[in-house]
Amino acid sequence: MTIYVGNLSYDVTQEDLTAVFSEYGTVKKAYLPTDRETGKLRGFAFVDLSTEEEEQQAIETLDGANWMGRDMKVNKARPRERR
DNA sequence: GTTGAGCGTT
Repeated sequence: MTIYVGNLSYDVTQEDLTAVFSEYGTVKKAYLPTDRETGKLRGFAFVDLSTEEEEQQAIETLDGANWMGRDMKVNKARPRERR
């Protein structure tokens, strides 16, 4: 399972994500997509923890939490199919 | 500032 993190500050880095989610489990992957044309961050991210329990815990705890000045959205990610 | 890519037409 992958976690979707939306409404992020554009100052957030992969290191920041990893640091925060590491409090709830082992971060296997932290990905910050950038706009394909402008190269700028898109304001959301994807994080993979090692177990679903950890991810569920991270979602429950971090969803709606104020981080870097923004109330981030955290929930289970959708498959990467849309465009 | 809200769901990742690139290739290239299921």
